[in-house]
Amino acid sequence: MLSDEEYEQVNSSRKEMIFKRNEIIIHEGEEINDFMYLRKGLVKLFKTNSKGKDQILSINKPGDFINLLSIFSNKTQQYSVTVLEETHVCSIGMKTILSLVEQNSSFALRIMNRMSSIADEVIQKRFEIEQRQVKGRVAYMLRFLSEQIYHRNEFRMPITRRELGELISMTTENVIRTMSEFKKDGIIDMNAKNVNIIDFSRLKSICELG
Amino acid sequence: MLSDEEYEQVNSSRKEMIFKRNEIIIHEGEEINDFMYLRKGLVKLFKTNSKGKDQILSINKPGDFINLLSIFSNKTQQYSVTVLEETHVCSIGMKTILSLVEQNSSFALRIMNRMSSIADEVIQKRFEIEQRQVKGRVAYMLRFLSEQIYHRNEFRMPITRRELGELISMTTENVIRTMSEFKKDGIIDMNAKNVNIIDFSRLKSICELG
DNA sequence: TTGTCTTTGTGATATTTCTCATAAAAACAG
DNA sequence: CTGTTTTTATGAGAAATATCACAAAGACAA
Repeated sequence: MLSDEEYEQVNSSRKEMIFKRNEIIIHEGEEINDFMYLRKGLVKLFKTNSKGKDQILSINKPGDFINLLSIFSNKTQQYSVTVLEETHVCSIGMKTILSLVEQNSSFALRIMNRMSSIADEVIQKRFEIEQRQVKGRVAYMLRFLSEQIYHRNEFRMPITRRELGELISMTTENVIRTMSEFKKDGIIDMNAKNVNIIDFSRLKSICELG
Repeated sequence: MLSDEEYEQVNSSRKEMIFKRNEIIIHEGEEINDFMYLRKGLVKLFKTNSKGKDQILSINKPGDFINLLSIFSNKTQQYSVTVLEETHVCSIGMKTILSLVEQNSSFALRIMNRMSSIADEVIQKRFEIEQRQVKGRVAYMLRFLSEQIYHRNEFRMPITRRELGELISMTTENVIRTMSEFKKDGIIDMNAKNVNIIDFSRLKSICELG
């Protein structure tokens, strides 16, 4: 989509950074200077509310633009981003992005397209979560991790139970209890962070029904 | 932002339509052919979920772009839009918008800017609602109607209690009970659709605390 | 106007979710 | 390795919310 010259322009302003688990990539409120793109790893986007509780907006994976939704309207970041699994971030200066938008209209359209689908997806996910109760929400997130992130039935939970609660607007205890129940019912097997989905079809039906 | 010629281009493809209460402007799933902009009136954006229940995303007022978030990624509308109060909609063909984006980069940037702030605002509002319980949610919405829509303490509710429930993810009965309680406590006065916020500071503190 | 359907309203009860307390296991820092 | 903090875990009771049932008021169409 970019000409050789444009590509060179991007390449020269591109910085690659590596972050370890728990490191903070973006602080909510910080000035936005770069367009950031996840090359490898896993991060969470969250906001701390007025009562000091975190609310997690999303878990993001390679290929995701981690600040695209705020970047064109706000001078400051709207969400904090921290690392769940070692992450490589690619960042491109805002000036470069802006000048590409000016020069190359199909680039501009492509950006709009991505903004549009990210927004739709985030809103859709919030709706999906809101219409369920705890069991359905936990099942939904386990499916998400299994199907969208790890592409297998067995994986290591990248987030704590508390964080899972922050993601689905539930208390930590409730999340723990629900997962224990899934284990007791033979739907999943788990010890500590390791989860193995044994009965996927039952998990799916819990996710769909409630 | 537009040249005379561009302005002419927009003007010639612009259609203005008037809708009465309860009429449907957009059907979820419909093909997107136009960029739509609210000139006058009030509408609701919603989705019907797999269980047949509606979830309302937002109430929109003059000046709002009612399908901006989906328009650049989806061939089909992601939300339905119906009329709450007689509404004038201005619609501009997608082809015109696309050619303007190609011709005029500051127009493109302006569109991105709006998309970005709409997305941030929608997500922020969902978070605000999710972190509260019923009383806080109802108080939040009453404040929203009073402060953002009608700009006065007394107004006629544009939505039913059921719809208010669909907006804040609560049952109809719970919404009704909460409003009755606000009335009993002297925070609001109301009969049927008419609401008058008597004790705004108490409403505000309920909204902020919970 | 009359009859029908929707909305508002209230009570009783069931269910879900939260809170608080407490303990063991795991992760982490020095 | 050791002490400290965080996370996982479970129980009991409280609080919030949903469900069901039903009635009155209001909106609406014939």
